[in-house]
Amino acid sequence: MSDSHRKILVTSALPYANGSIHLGHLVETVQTDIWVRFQRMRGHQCYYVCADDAHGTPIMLRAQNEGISPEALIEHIGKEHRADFADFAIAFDNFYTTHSPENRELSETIYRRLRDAGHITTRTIKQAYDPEKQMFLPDRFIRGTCPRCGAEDQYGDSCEVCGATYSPGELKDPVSVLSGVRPVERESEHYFFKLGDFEAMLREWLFPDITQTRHVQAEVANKLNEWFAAGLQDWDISRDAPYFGFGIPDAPGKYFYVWLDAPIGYMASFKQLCEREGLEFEAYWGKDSEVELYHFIGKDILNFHALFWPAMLTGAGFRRPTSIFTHGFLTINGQKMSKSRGTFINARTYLDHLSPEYLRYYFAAKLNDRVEDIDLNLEDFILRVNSDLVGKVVNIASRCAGFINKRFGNTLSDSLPEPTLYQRFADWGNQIAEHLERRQYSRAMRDIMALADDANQYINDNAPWLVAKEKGRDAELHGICTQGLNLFRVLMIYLKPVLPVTAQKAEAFLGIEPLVWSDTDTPLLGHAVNKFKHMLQRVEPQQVDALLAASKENLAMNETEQPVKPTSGPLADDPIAEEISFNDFAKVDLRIARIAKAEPVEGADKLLRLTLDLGGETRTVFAGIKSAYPPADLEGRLTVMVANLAPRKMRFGVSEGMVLAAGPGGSDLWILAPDDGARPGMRIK
RNA sequence: GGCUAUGUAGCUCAGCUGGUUAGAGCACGGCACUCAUAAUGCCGGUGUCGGUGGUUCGAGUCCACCCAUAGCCA
Repeated sequence: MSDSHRKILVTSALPYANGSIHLGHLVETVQTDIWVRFQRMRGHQCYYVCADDAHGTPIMLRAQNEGISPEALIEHIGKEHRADFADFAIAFDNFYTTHSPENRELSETIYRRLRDAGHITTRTIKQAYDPEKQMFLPDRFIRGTCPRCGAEDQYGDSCEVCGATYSPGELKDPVSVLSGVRPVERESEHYFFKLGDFEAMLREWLFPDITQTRHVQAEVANKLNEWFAAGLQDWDISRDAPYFGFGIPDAPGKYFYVWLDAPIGYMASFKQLCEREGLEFEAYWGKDSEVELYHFIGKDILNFHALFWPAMLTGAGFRRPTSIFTHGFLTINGQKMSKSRGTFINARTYLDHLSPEYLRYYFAAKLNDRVEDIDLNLEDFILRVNSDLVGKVVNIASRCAGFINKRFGNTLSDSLPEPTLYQRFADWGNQIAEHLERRQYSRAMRDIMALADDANQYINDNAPWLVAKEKGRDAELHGICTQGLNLFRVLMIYLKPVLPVTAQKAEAFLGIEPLVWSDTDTPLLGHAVNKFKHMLQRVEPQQVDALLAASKENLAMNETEQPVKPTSGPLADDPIAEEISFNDFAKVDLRIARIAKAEPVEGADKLLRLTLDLGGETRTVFAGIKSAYPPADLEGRLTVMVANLAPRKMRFGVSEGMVLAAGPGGSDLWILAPDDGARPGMRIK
């Protein structure tokens, strides 16, 4: 990589124009933005483009539901997305939409070139069709019973209970999510991209020998290897009307599948930038372009970017990306973001409560160049931001500024008392830059914080507050504080890609031009600074609590919009509980039990003491079903019990489990009974 | 189900090609200091390195299997 003056084009994955930006999106845009800002500070030319992904069935249907055109919907969402990113200080050069004239033209061009080179084929396929809605159904819009494990209400392509994948045709009792009717199978001609034509190119590109540069991370290549092992198949790139997207040239009623034109949206967004700023599109995307091109993406969309996309580009005579940088997902407090826990946090909700700088730093402190997931632990978030940013970094300026303001007329001294210490700080720049370049942000942040510790130690060792009290030591005091502020300035240079807003405040305080990386070369001396103002407030736990509460409220608002809620009946009185995983369920050990004995409990109005036979073991269980069942009716019956419930001491003895019953209570209670053939001790699963 | 990853102190994470008593920050305890947004400095304890087997003179590091978590399966 020639380092003198690089030309770089960077993208983040396109957010779907069907919902709001949330913290998961921001892991990626923050990661990309830090990298872009870093490159610019190093003096390289680095453009950063993105767009909304505006096509596809979900957007078409949502617009229908809202009674507006898809164009109006994506326009509205686009505005919201732009504002969210802008407020997180994401420094896009252009943020566009895939529903643009540029994208239509480029998509058609690429398609025509692929077709003319023989890389497109057609085939008639059978697909589920909703006869009432009169449209073909994507797999996600069909639900039914899993053909393997029998779990009900599963998606048309995979079962969330047993993990099986299958085609919608295999689903038992399939139902269209849109109309509730059973889909029929219907034939349709589809257009396919012959991915296999590019096998040799892709193999070489993805699995280069050690002398060549890697285009994807090692673990990504491992993962993609699977596709070659299975044999590259044709990729279905067409969808039938009605569809919101671009029509396929010379193919009436056929549209490009949203994933065909989405990555082309990177090009289209850049094209708009070219037109605005007079850049030469071909120099960036032409076959022999030497500009560096990087796509930052999440691990879920790897195949589109690392297989289909380079193949499409190659087949259409464009350049391939230099590298694809894949990152993991965001969990919050160790778990998937959850609407009911209030951890499905939208960008806007976050901004209403907290500064974006906190989150940018926290992500930076955790991000690396691997595909690992990162966790936002909210308790850790508060401690870390307060300790690192406020307690360590900003504090350095705060400790020195007062003396400079009060004693030296806001002017720094003409020399440093410890030039070697300053030089050591400046020398770390190479190491930190290398970490940032390689996207090992967590290492960079660790190094920076270690330096911040050193700076605080320097101030402690030199105790300016003592020197200030002694007559005739003004020059010494002046030097110590100037040294401290210069160390702070170096740290702000290193942190500026991560904390652009704080860096700006530091620049305002120091009275200097925007910092660039090479500013570490020379310390700031004999220079007039401004009065010190706080650059960053501490995070208060209450702010985080409020954020979670607000996220829950958002959920409540969304739920009331859904008309399907029952207004009477059991579900209205007692709504279905929060979703659990299969593993949660598997923890409950349910067993068939024979009620060997049922007897009233002296002194208890509602309880029966049941002696349960588990086929080898007996349990005593107290059940509150006296008003519904005379004991004699129960003896000999089979029922269902929770066998691994922790024993519970009651006034009348220890209850070693629980029998299952339904109903509101009183005499309206019905215990469960298994079908004929079940025997005591059998597990229910 | 297959595949790719991940699982190390209370929390968040480092541990390169296997090699002496497993590290950092935060949290916690003690001391010092008061310039600073109660911030800072010094000292201190803390771990069957997810589990079970195996390879090896030696394994957190390699192999097998198992468990848990995440994503993908055109």
